[in-house]
Amino acid sequence: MAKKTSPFTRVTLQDVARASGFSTSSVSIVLNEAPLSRYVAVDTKNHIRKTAQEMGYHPDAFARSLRRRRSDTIGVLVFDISDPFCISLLRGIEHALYQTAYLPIIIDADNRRDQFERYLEMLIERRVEGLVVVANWLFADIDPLSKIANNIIPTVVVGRDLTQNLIQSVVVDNEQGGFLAMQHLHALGHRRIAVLRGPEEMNDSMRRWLGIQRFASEVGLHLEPRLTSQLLSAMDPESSFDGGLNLTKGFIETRLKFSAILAFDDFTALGAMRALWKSGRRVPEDCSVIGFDDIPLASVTTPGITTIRQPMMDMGKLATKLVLEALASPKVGSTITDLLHTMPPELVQRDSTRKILAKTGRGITQ
Amino acid sequence: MAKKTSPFTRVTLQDVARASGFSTSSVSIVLNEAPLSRYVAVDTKNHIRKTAQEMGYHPDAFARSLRRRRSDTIGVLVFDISDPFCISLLRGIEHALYQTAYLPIIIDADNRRDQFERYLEMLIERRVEGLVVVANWLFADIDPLSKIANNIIPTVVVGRDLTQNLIQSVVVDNEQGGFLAMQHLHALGHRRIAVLRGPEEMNDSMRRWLGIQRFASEVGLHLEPRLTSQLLSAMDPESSFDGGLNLTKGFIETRLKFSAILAFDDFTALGAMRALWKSGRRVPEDCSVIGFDDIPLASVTTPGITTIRQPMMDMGKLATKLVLEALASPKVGSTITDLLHTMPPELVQRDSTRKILAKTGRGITQ
DNA sequence: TTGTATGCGTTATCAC
DNA sequence: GTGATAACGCATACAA
Repeated sequence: MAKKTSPFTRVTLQDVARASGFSTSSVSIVLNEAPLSRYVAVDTKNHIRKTAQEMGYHPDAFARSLRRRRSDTIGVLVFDISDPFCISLLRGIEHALYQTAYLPIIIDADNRRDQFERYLEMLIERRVEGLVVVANWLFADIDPLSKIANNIIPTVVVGRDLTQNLIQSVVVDNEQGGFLAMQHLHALGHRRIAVLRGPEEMNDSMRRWLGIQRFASEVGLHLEPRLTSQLLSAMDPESSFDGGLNLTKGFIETRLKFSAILAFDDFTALGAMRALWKSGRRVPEDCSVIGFDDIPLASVTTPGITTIRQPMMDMGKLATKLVLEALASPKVGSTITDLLHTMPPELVQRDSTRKILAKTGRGITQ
Repeated sequence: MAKKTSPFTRVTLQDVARASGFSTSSVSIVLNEAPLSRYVAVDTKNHIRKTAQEMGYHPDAFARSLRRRRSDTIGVLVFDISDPFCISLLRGIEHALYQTAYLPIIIDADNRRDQFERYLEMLIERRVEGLVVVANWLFADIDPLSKIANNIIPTVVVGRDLTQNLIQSVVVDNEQGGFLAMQHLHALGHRRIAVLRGPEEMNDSMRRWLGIQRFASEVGLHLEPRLTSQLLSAMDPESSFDGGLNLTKGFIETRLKFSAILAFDDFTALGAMRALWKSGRRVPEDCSVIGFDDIPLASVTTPGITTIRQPMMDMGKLATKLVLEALASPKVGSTITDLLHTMPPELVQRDSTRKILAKTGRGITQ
């Protein structure tokens, strides 16, 4: 019964013009409420609007963008959307965009480099006016980004420091985060603290470790090397669960005493908690665990995970704001300074950490 | 130093033509590897490709789509991307699309109805050729979808049964899922089982409950009404954590015995576990808990959550396949039968359920 | 083998 | 107040 089903066999401006008995220009002017529509007779306007409505007219975004020379679109390229970390970021981006005329186009690279490049290209061809890249996890070498995107499209990376590639970056203050985590455990009386560091290749990892060391040296705390392990580099965020699990098992096997574990991120913390549980230890009674990120699930596990929160919403918002600003003021040779934007982390206390019971930081051993 | 920064001030086919000394058509033919390019001299081809490369030519998707009358795009409208349930679905969709010429455009309605409608319109204007709607959570009334999308664009909904609106739907067999969950608990020896039902408005909720009842009556198991509660309808998935928490608290306050809880979904299960923990009960030693969905975090909590898995990847793939099929064979009056596509759920055993210790299904009370 | 001309659906500039 | 008409960048039928 219905006609052709193709999305393209559809009513155009011309059709509306013919049907309404006016010219395409008049129809266009009216439907867009262009300045000139002020001079169009009210009856005409109503008539045109009505026929357009009745015919189910939808402007063709392609034709429009081609003509207007703008897409009203911001590309959001996510490296791995399965990382819970991303979601709040996305929400922040969306919120920042909601009030504007721009629409986000979200693309997930599915943790694959080739996809990432392909989609990046695709976004450029779609003439996105700005680009927010959510680069949560590893991808060491982002040539495509620095080569293609920058100097063509205002681009901001969030979740990773790419200022070396001269790309504006929004990141949490990782060093401060490490510092806070350590400070929290220390304040609870913990002295024998095991540390699960992030993979070597990650910049985040190093900076958090610096913060940890800084606090330790400030209070004269000894960090036992045998209770400090480093996650292997891996290709996806969830693998740090296994990492946390296995490395914690290793800690336990040393039979060294420790009363707390400082984990690289929340997944690592989850892995650590699993390992402790398997060995018959309870969290937080026998061992405290602190994570990093504050991914959504950190609040719904039992016990809830104490963690260092990255203000992901705000990071997403800021990144978007920066893109919008660049769009508004197309100054060309933007200063290379103030390329890095750092946001403060925040301690979120839940139930996975608690005051140590015994006196001098005595912890568990087996 | 750089020229203008607008994404639109960029090298066009004409530019390449001029620079290479050939006509736009030759350049177009060569760059698209059109059939006619067979007859183009190799030297010409190389020359054109080289100059295009050097000039950093990227075809304009708008102009191209306008001309070709197709967008090569599938719209993916997600009602609430913060629901972990969505992510695997998205991955399934992406995978099904990867081998094709279509690109997914993901849009998140942020759990808001107005956004949903706005974005739906936007996708239509962008001339998406097909539409996959990820309708995980409540939104009772999807007029916009049934009115606009269907009969214009091949549309498939996944995660919710909208066949009443004559929209193809892909859902898990909820009744079978409820049945399996009950069967599992029963097989472990549980007889006093508390049930946390989903919100009344959700179709899923009712069907799972039917499955639960079916199993119960098959084995002659009594379901104590005071140990059966229903989540309030709510606007987002994570609220079921609080629901599970509070309703379980209620169960405990009845002082009735129960040895297991069957939760509506994994978040509800998480809430139940928290409530049990707060009252000093351990999972699974004192009470077993089974969830539904198998969201990613179900495997990383401690204990891991036994749950009924929805094959989300496959559901996403199937939904996409259906859209692609509709696209390939534009038969108009598709049969109203076979609108509903049901996928089998699967029991995933982890550590939150275990064999009951005491003899006759004796459970805990306090 | 390569070039010319036309139109996709819009918007914007001008003329009536 | 309204209507012709020319682009936007590309792909293609047709001419050379």
